[in-house]
Formats: sequence, structure tokens, C-alpha cells
Amino acid sequence: MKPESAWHFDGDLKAALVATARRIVERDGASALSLRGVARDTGVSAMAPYHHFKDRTALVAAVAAAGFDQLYTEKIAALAAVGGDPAQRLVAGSIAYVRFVTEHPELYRLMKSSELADRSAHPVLAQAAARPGQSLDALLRELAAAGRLRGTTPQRAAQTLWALVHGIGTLAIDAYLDQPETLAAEGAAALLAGWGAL
Amino acid sequence: MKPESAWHFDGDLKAALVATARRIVERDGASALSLRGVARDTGVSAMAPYHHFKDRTALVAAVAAAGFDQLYTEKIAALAAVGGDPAQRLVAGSIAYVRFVTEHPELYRLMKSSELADRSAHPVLAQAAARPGQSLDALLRELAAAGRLRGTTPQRAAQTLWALVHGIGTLAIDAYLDQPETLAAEGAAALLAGWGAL
DNA sequence: ACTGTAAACTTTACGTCGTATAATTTGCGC
DNA sequence: GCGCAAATTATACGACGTAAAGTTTACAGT
Repeated sequence: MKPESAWHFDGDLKAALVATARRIVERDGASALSLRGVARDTGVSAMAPYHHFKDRTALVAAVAAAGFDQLYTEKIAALAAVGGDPAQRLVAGSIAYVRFVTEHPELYRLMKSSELADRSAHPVLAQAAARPGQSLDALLRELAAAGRLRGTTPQRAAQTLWALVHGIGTLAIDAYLDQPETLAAEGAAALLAGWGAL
Repeated sequence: MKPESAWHFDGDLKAALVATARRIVERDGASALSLRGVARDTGVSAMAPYHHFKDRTALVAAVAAAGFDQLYTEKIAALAAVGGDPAQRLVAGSIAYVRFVTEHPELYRLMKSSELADRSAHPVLAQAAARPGQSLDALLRELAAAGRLRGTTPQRAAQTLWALVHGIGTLAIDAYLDQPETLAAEGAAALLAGWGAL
């Protein structure tokens, strides 16, 4: 007979719970996510998740961290697919960001959920959430070094661009916008033009 | 003795419930808002609110509508305090928008809450929520008519500006930004510059 | 091989929530 | 006065988060 544990779910209940949770979130939204429901769908007792997640929020944080990882990966892929000009790369990154949001609306909502506001309580999440912004910073420093950023700083420009794509994404989720990706491309270009980078 | 009803709460239980709900939201966040809690704090039975609100979401929608009304009022006041140049007014409106968000973070979160996504179910809310955007549209049409909007349309420019201030506001709520109002002013100016309006 | 211990998991229990349903109370037109 | 409709309360149910305690299993030390 198999030497493996009889209680270790597939050897990794924690990962299975996160996967189930993500499926529920993407299908029915974050408000439909309950610890008991996740446990039920994973085929385990209602209290089992508490051995891997201190409370409901910890599970939410794990799902969110996975989302940030995927967002980062997709953003990097989009940057790699475009030429070396920083401004061009910034536009491509903006499109990729908005695309991720519109393709995973409920997941993104959860990633920015207010119950995760206390990021110090979830170090793994904090790290995963910071990564997407770092590539932004690097590109804007590059622009500034080339003398193509007038009237602002790389830090402030990065925050502005981030706010723009975040705003477009969240408004698009709620169906306030049409063609959000085009809007992101044009908006990023307009900002860059305003800063003299185009 | 007073001829007034003995059960009509101050003659207007509905308004009292909304006021209580708003107080709870601004103090403890939307997640702390429960129908039972509102009823308790208003000094009425747990089921009383159901005679004025079909369900919890209807109460949330009423609070949100009040928030949009206030946002609109404050935005109009800010526009009135500045000169007649449309671009200047757009910057002032952007600052006022972000200021409202940072001054009422939990209220704004509730106003954009996903449970209100079905705006067709709450006509009053839909109308209140649309008003702030209308002044934006008018100003951008004014700019376009003066030939000061290149490379975009008034509609798309309005959506972009809205997304920017919405993004700055929501990121500021979660403490991702410093000096959000300055960021809004500079960001709006950069966009307008990119469109050739400055 | 036996046993103690710690971790994984289950059972049970409590209080809160939203809300459906059924009384009950009150104001008002007749 | 009386009856009806609206306002409010009472009661009940299932789902939730989570605390506490019990049970099962793996494994290290002997």
C-alpha cells in the first residue's frame, strides 16, 4: 500500500484549497468565497482549512498573491514582445495590465479588496503585489535618464501611470468603459506626450 | 399629545436608517454594515428596515446615492471657485474628486462596491452616480469645440480623466500614494498637455 | 517494536448575519 | 367606532466565521 499520508490531501491540501478558492472567485465573485464552501468543494471538513490559513483573510491573501504573480508574468511577457523603447514598453505594459484586469475581473477585485489593506499582515502578498510596479519604476527611470521626462519625477510618473491603468481596469470591470485596452494605450500615450517622452 | 405616529421614527425612519448606515460605514467600513446593526443603532427592531429597503443591497445603494450627491455638490463648488478656462476647471474638478475620495475612503469604497454593479436595479443610484461625469463631459466638449483636443474625442478623454482620478483615489485609500491631490493635479495637467489643451 | 509527541484533520458549539413568514400594533377613511 | 392597510415586531431557518476539544496519523527516540 502507498506509504503516503492518509490525511495529506494529494500531498498538498493548501495548494488545493487555493485552487478551489480561485475557481470559486473567478466564477462567482469574491463575495461567494467562504471557508466552508472551499472546504466543501475540496472534499474536506469545514475546519480543515484552518490548519493552513489562520482565518478567511489569509486564504484570500493567498489567492490574491497568486493573482499578482500571474499579472507580473503576463506583464513581463508583454514587455518582451515589444521593442526596446521605454515609452513603447510602458504603453505595452499598460495594455497588458488592463487586459489582465478585464480577463480576471473578480480576481482583480479580490486582489484590491479592502480586507487585504493591512499588507503588513501578509508579507508574501505584499511582495507579490509590489513586483508589477517595479518594472514600471525601472522604465520611467530609464526615460528620465534619457532626458525624456519633463515636469515630473520617475516616482510620480509611475504612480500616475499605475493609477491610470488601475482606474481604467476597475471602471471597465463595472462596465463603465468601452474598449478599455485602447483607452489604456491612448491614455498612456497622452501622459507620455504630456511629459515630453514621445 | 402629539398627533404624530407612534411608530413613524421621527416621522422618517428611512432617512434615519440611511444616516445611521452612513455613520457606521464611515467609521468601520462597508464590511461592518449589517441591516441588523443599523436597526439596533437606530433603536428599532431588526426587521424594521425591510419595510423601507427591499434587502441589504437597497440600503447600501441609498447610502451610495447620498455619497454621489455629496461628491457632485463638492465638485460643482470646486469648479465655481476657479476661472472659466475649461482646462483649469478640469484640473480643479480632478483635485476635488480625489479630495472627496480621500476624505471619505470607506464611503467611496461602498459607492464603487461590486454589489452595486447591477445599476439597473437601483435607478436612483444610477442617476446620482451619473451626474459627476456629466460636468466632465461638458468641459471636454467645450475644449474640443475650441480646437484644443487633439488625438482623442471628448468622450474618450472624459473616460480617461475619470479613470485617472478614480485610480488615484482608490490607490490613495489603500495608502499606495503620497500627496494624491497633487498627483491628480499634475496627472490631469499632463493628460491635457498630451492632448494639446495646455 | 514501542511509545510519546506534534501535526493534520474532524466534531461540536456559539453567536451573527440575511431574510422569509407570520403576528401585532397603529393611523385613518368611513 | 370599525375595518383595512401600512408600519413594526416576533419567530424561525440556514449559512457563515471561528473557537475549543477530540481523533487520527506520521515519525523520532529509545
